[in-house]
Amino acid sequence: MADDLAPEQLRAYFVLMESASLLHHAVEQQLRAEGELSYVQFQLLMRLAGADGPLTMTELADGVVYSRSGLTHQAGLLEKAGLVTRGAGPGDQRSTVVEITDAGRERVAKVLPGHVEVTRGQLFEPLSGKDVRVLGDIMTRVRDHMRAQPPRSAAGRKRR
Amino acid sequence: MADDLAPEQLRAYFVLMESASLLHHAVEQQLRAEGELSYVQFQLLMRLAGADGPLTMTELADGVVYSRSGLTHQAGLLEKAGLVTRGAGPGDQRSTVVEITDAGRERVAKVLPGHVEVTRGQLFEPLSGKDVRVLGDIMTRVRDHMRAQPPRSAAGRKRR
DNA sequence: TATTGTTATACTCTATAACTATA
DNA sequence: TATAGTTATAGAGTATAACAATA
Repeated sequence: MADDLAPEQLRAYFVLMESASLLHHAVEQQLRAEGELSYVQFQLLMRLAGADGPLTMTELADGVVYSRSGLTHQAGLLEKAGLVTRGAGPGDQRSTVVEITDAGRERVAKVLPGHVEVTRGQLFEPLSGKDVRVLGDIMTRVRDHMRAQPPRSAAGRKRR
Repeated sequence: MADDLAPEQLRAYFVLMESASLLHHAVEQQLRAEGELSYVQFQLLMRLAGADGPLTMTELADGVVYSRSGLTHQAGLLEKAGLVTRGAGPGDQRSTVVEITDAGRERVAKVLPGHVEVTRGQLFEPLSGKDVRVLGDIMTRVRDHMRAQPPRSAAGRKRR
């Protein structure tokens, strides 16, 4: 239970953060330039496009956005752009269901080739097939672990 | 040269972005709560703390920030908080050199234990030593590749 | 009472363009 | 002319708290 990280850990942490930042930046630029979308908006559209039917706001938020109001805001922007619709849910009357429109699917289709090109050129080019599998495996474990963790606010960790 | 990614690639890409986002969020919360720092500010302080002496704005910006004005702004905030100083460079008279103060080092020291705790709890707990080495190796290659890439603006990639 | 979602609001971050000063 | 950095400013993203409506 040393109080600091091993050098390999520190190195892995920083390089992960840095490369993720670079990738995020590259991807944001492409989405903005070719489709006037942020990555968050792209994620929301991808989720809706992949879902069988409409999703509730809560289902949609999961893992993409960290506050309710943030999602309300983004969904409002997507709705104003005609890419999604919002309506009353069939079951629980409190819920709002969000559905992707044809224009939304078209926007995804418009943006996707360039997106694939960027991710391939930036992320995958220096990686072998094995690297990709290993990376996917490792990050899947990390993600599942993080999501299983208690919300982990700063409380309870304070020492002074 | 298929126009889409292999399923493993798509999966690796999305899970990388998602886990990086979760990690970034957790880390921002810790830094903000315990040290009133953003991750960018933390990175800048860490660089300055690790450097032998002062760094120029340009050296400091590298890989952390994507616009000159962004760095000017962040450096201004750090200076106002007393964590760094800015002065005229010794050689090139156009340059500004930035140096960390004692208060800046104290702030880093104050924040670091909690930071280590968060990264260990969120990122490293589900990973073996080998995983960490492999992850560091893969992401290092990705980072080096991205940094070697031409700035890669949206121009030249447009199809329609 | 707890949960779903929205609203109002304020704050931070980032980026673009115009500008100064030095090389 | 090109480079280092700042300023002004505008836009986007995000979060908190108060709120309404339903469970």
